[in-house]
Amino acid sequence: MNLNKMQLRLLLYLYERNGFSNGVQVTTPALARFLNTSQQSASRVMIKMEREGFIERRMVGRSCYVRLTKKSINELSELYAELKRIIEKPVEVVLEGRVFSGMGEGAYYISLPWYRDQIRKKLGFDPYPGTLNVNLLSWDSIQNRTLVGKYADIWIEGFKDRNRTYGGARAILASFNNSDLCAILYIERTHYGENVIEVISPVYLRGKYGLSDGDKVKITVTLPAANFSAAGQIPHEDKGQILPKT
Amino acid sequence: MNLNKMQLRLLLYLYERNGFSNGVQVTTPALARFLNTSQQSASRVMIKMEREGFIERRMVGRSCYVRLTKKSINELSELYAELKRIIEKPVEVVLEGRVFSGMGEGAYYISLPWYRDQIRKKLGFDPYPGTLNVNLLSWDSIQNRTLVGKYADIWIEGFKDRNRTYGGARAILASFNNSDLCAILYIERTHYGENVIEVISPVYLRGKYGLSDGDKVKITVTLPAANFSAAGQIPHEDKGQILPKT
DNA sequence: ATTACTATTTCCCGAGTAA
DNA sequence: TTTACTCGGGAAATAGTAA
Repeated sequence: MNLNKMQLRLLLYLYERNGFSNGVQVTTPALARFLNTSQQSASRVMIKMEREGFIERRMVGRSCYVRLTKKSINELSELYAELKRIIEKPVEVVLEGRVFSGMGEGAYYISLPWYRDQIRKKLGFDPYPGTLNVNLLSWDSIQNRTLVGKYADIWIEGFKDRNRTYGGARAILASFNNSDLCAILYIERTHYGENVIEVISPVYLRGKYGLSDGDKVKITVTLPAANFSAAGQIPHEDKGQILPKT
Repeated sequence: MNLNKMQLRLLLYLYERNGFSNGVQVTTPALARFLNTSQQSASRVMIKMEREGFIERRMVGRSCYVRLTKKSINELSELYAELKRIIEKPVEVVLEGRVFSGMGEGAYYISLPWYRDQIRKKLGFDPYPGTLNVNLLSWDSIQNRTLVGKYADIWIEGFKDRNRTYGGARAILASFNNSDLCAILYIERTHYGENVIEVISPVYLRGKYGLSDGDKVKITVTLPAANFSAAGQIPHEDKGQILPKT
């Protein structure tokens, strides 16, 4: 793309008015208003674009009709295709941190049939009975934990028995060290802070990777790009906390 | 959009490398190569974009890591949405010309059950037995006849009886004088030139509009935009003639 | 290697104005 | 009314160079 801002906006102005199939009546003052510039600049831009073969002008009486050429159509299509490719590409989000030991409650909860069955049904794998706790290392990863939290939309329901309440969680599928399937759990009423994620997987990750406390691990989540772009426009900035069930 | 070409390309460079979720390691010489500019300009662009809140830079050792801010994401989403709206908008193509009388063969052909039944089935209306011949007025309209011909993909098959062969045609739905449903026929082996279209309609257009030879009429075709953009890239330019059946 | 300052040049914008 | 020229000021790009 070798067009500057005004040249591009001129082509869009004409394109929007079907300027490739019908001449568009354009005056330099009107174009100048649209481009937020002076009449002189509008005139200059059209002269240049005509010389370079992007538009054709025809004077009919005192009116000027402008058409887009194939060159313009190709230019616009190309720019659009490039933007589309970049913006609609799925987004890889990386969470890096160090393994640490919890109190072992993870294993207890995951092995409860209520949770285990939901995980098998909703996440598609039979979880190893235990969670891997990861202390996020960098500011980037902590930010990304919040971002990913907005897309964790697989609900694991809580339940009650005569003694107590068992909380719910949201989950999202991810990749562990770029090779193993896993899921990140956003647990309701967790006692960990915003710098911690809890990971479950069909395999015993500590065993498979020989992990000890303090070892570095990497969890990668792939988000669909279209939704991600929209996420930039979420008006109310929740800080990644577990959303209340409604 | 208030970014110039370089600023936009910087954002795309970072976006493509997941620069919103992870810092991207950037050096000014590498960026300069990507932007087709000097190292100094690359440096200046980053300084400016950082000051204006589009990017955040962090020095780690001698490496520089760059992240996109929300402001950038919004900017890119906005530009993309605008382009999408303009480029994916359906395209109105106008054909203007003057009515003239043919030899009356149109009425004969359209009233043949073979053709009439196909038109009812494939175009969705029962045609008035006759075609309206339109002599296209302007160079624009003649060009547009060719363009529309590429999208006329409703096949009306020909047939043979013991005496002769009856040719086929391609058709496309259109709007007559911005109000009546009609179709343009691209007739195989027509004896008219490239400046003529033949129009059929469920109503008697000459009667309804009180048309005499020489009166001006307007036929509008709506093309899907996405295909249209691609049409600019058809490598071999056929001149709008009827394609042979394969 | 880098980044980024200063100086010079080049380019672009808009006022004035002619046709 | 138009379009589009010249010209002066200012922004932006590159070259040279320091750190």
